[in-house]
Amino acid sequence: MKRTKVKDLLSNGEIHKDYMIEGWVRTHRGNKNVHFIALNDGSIIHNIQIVADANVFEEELLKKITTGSCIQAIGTLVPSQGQGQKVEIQAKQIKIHGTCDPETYPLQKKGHSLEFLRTIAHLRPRTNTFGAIFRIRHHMAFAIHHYFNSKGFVYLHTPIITGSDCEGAGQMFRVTTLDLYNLPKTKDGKIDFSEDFFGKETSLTVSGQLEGELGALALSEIYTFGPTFRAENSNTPRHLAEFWMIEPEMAFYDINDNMDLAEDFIKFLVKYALEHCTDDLNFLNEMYDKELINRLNFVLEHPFERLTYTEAINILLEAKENFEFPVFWGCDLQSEHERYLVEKYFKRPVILTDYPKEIKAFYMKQNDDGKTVRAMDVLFPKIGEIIGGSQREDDYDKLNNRIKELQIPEKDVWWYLETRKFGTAPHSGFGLGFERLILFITGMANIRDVIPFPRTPKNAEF
RNA sequence: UCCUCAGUAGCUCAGUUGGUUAGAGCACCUGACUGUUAAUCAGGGGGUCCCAGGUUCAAGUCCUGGCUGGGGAGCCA
Repeated sequence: MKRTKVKDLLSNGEIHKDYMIEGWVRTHRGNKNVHFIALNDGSIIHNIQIVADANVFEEELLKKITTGSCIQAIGTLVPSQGQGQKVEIQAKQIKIHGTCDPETYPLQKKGHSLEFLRTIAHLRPRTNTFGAIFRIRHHMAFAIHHYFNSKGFVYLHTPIITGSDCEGAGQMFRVTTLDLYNLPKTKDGKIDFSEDFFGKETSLTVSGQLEGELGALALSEIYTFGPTFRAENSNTPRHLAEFWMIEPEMAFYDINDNMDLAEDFIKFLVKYALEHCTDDLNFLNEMYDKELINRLNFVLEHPFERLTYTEAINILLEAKENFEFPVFWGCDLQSEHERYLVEKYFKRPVILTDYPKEIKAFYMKQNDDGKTVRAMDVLFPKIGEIIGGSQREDDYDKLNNRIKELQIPEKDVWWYLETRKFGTAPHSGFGLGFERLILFITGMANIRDVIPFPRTPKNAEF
């Protein structure tokens, strides 16, 4: 007999028909006559209840069915006599795939703290919470590909190992095969990277954007979706050393097209989650954040507020609020400032544009005022900056001058500059932190709880 | 990296001005119960009080250093 997933059984199962199910035992209780086993196979948040007649099954077998054990059951789907569920499986055969010592198994029927579950990341997918989160994460990844594919974007694979450090997005992890205990040295005593695997210094990528632009300037619209790495010593609930990023890059898009895409994209994902992850979202809404679903609907129903950096500074200057960091034109906005705009002033997602060029990256398109660039940051309640992007500088001379001003070595960016020499085009793009999106969608508070195996300073377990 | 709080049973925590044999709830085990829903009831086992020093007649408790975790900030996505 073929296995039926619990999800399919609960949605399409026929009463009085026999099914075979397999999964992990959540709870098992019973008396002299009858035993109840709640089984979960991860296909859906709900369990199926297996009813085992104590006169049919050996006591030795029933004893081995403990929380966490893995079993296969064959039985008849019947209407439940109890209150908690509509249907249940009346067992005819039970086979134990794997026992689970209840004395040492760390997961118990009762709830655990998220902090404790982080220390057992190898087992936490078996909880309702992490089952829900990782199913939602999957659906969001799938929806991202679906969205861009339906718009004719090409999924471009940008390199994980990179030889350039010009994005300046943060400290990078080195990639090397050199013997760290016996490093080859040049005559002047420096490390001789010509002997390294690639013949030069290499690192893990902090962003696929620059390569993404190369793709856009040939394929028109591309997106990347892959892991990125930052060796920053950031100890916060919003940062990971290894995280996933989505970076669309579009030729012939100006900053307004870019904003339209960003807003439409996020709303598509929120809508997709509400439609495809209903059970899991209801669970998270009930257990962790009673405002979650309301907040998701709110984002869906309201346009994002769009304003310039300069307008935002004026609002902040007039705000009757004691900010820890002073506000002035040219300052980089602090979390407290962003939070004031999003959560207190506008009370909705905000897109800020036209930042001072000094606080933004070299590749952003310069405005005619000579002071600002066509940057756009999408700010969300609770999680802050969810998207950062810009129209890119497409003028060879302006880009080249900016690169020289910032003393970026030409050897790192010559190929990037060449696209502005050979058939340059107006183009734009943005980056979305995947885990920050999942934070928003799930209502979780700590980014370590929305990725299966978080990588953070001093922690690479599992 | 900075500020701040915490670390005691498998988990969540209590532990008084430093003082005898360190407690509770849950979990687990045993038993009872004719359909349970985080079942209920009775009983039982379970401790490197984060680590290393120090003060003291005496340290879970006080002091110093370290490690780990939470929250906030910075950097950022």
